[in-house]
Amino acid sequence: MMKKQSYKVDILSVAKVAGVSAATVSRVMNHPELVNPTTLKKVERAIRKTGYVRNRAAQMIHGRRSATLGLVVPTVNYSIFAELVQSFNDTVADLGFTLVLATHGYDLTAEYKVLRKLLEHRVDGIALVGLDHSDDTYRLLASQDVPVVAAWSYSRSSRISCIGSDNREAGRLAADHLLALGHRRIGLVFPPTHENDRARGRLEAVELALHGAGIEIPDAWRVRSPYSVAHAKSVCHDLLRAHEGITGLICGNDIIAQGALSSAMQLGLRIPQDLSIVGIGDFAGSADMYPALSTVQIPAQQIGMQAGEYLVACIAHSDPQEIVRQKIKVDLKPRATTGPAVSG
Amino acid sequence: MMKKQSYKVDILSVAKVAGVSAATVSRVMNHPELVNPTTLKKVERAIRKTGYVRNRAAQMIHGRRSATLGLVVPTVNYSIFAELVQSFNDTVADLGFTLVLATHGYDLTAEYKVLRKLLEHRVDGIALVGLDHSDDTYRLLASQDVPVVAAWSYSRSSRISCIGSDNREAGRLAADHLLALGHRRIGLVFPPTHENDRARGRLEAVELALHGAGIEIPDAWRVRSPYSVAHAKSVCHDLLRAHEGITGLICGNDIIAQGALSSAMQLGLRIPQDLSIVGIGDFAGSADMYPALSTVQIPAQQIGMQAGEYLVACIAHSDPQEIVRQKIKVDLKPRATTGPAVSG
DNA sequence: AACAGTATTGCAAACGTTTTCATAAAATCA
DNA sequence: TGATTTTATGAAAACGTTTGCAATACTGTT
Repeated sequence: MMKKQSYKVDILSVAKVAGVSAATVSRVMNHPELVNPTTLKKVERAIRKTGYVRNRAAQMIHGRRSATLGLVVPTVNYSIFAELVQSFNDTVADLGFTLVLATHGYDLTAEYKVLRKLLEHRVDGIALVGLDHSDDTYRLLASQDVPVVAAWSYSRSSRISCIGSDNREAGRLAADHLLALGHRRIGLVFPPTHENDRARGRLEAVELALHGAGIEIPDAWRVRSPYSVAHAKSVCHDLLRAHEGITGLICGNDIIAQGALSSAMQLGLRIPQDLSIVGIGDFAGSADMYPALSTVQIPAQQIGMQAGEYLVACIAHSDPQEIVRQKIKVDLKPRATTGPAVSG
Repeated sequence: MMKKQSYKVDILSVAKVAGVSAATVSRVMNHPELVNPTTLKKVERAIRKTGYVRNRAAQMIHGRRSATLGLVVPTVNYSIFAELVQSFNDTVADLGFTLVLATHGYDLTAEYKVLRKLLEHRVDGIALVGLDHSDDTYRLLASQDVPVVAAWSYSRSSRISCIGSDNREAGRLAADHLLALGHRRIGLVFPPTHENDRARGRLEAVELALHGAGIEIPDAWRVRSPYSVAHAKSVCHDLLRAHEGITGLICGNDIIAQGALSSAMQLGLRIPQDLSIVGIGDFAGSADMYPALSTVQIPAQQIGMQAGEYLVACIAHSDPQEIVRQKIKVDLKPRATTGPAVSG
């Protein structure tokens, strides 16, 4: 019954078909309680007949909300931010919002550009990952009065609202875990910390904890790897081959840990007897790997949900934007990849 | 230099600051070659000073494109569609489009609803996953004249354009691989195939191949698992415990295979000596697991890229929408989780 | 100096909605 | 029955852009 040739079906064509005015059609869609049941039926039939789909752009131009929310993540590769994206999306979709997604590949200049695009589309709110952003970005956000939240990271002095975990605490937990198990010869596998407050916070805290325990790590035991299983596997392979004394590995996140684990097993190391590995993140699947990955949980799902709820609440109240800072608890999940150090 | 209190900075306020008309400001943004260099500078300064961000909704209402593309995937959990989303996004972002993402959790009724939302936002093109969609969905797509592509699946008789792989072929490759290695006692771990043409095609082809080899599989060896590592691990655990004769497992995708692998190792089975496992998908990370997962590659990255390019091309040409069907080659990746069957 | 041609700009209409206001019809009440 | 309230509807203005057309200001030519 739907028109095949619906070149341009707007509210007016529907009105014509239904024999009413455009205003009435609009009311049917937005305030159905105001229109006579008989007319309502008539109009609804016309809507179905014409295949009318309402034009958000046109209604947005009237000062209405766009009903979209922007989410900017570094990447959607692997499952690093998968749970965050999914739970954020589920949360806001239930509340009537559509997700506009952008990625920047850990490049804050790129982030600024995609942010601008989101603002051009007049998203009703914005969620970013972390607290490292360019000055341009912060300025832009300050100049627009759109609700913003930094997900994933927590800092009590953030310039914008944040809902996330304390990455330093996460790093400390990971380090303390290995220390408590008696490890003293520990390798560090982290991504570049430039423009990445999550990685930086974790690494700094790890170094601090190790230092506090009187441990000095040779530079050769600190290696870089981007968040890629293959890359991490390769650098860990080299590291473990060259420095057999290492009994523990602290990884920047679970993806790196996964690569580390893979390389270790390939080298014939027994986990955790010969080598302990701890990750950070507790991504989907980490608990069900074999051996199950010891890691520090960052409750991505909860963060995504709360970030979504926060933005929607801001929008609903048109609040005078008070900065909110919410710390989501991190939690050590000791599993099968860590065990007592055997004295070397 | 940016206004803090930018209540409503529209093209007119910029015009006022620059001392020109709104038309000129518009031209600066859209056809800078038409405006006098001096004026251009003046206007650009005013834009910066006011912190103006152009309103896509308002320009869209003029028949211009929204510069957004809709992507509907079942889920963003795990890395199932991660590569697809990422490469689609990268491709279209480079071409000036912003991604509007929606998920439906493998529920085609939900899919229809999110699709409507995307159309309300007047996305310039739409990419869906697979070819199973509700009649409502197909009708809606036919009634709007927006470019559409079904990514991931290929069928020579699809109702809409498709760019993807032949899932039957993928299933056949997986089955033939185990058969060639001499396996005859094979377990099948697949998700529900209702409303999921990818899973259905794979499973049907697997059953056909096994049947063709004269193998009858007891019903107890066919188990269901959603695409979740934890769930797959649990059902595989039960399956492998109850039926020790099984020498090979064909999994609906790599996520299930990951769970299967984990459960098998936990049970102390040697891979591949005691049990061979083959997945489908070759997700990011599958090659770098330990042991490396044997699987059938579905080139997600290529699919995402080509789907993006196809949509953008449609939009650019405003073509009379000829249906395009592109088959992306699947490829068996025999790795470490499969080996010759030992006669039981 | 008059003219034609070109470059630059502004005016105003248009896009598809929502919403205020006014009006007409119906229902209620005395 | 007439007055009053309630309900249902339409006309038109408004939103922030883009763009066709007209107007003006230059340029160069004779």
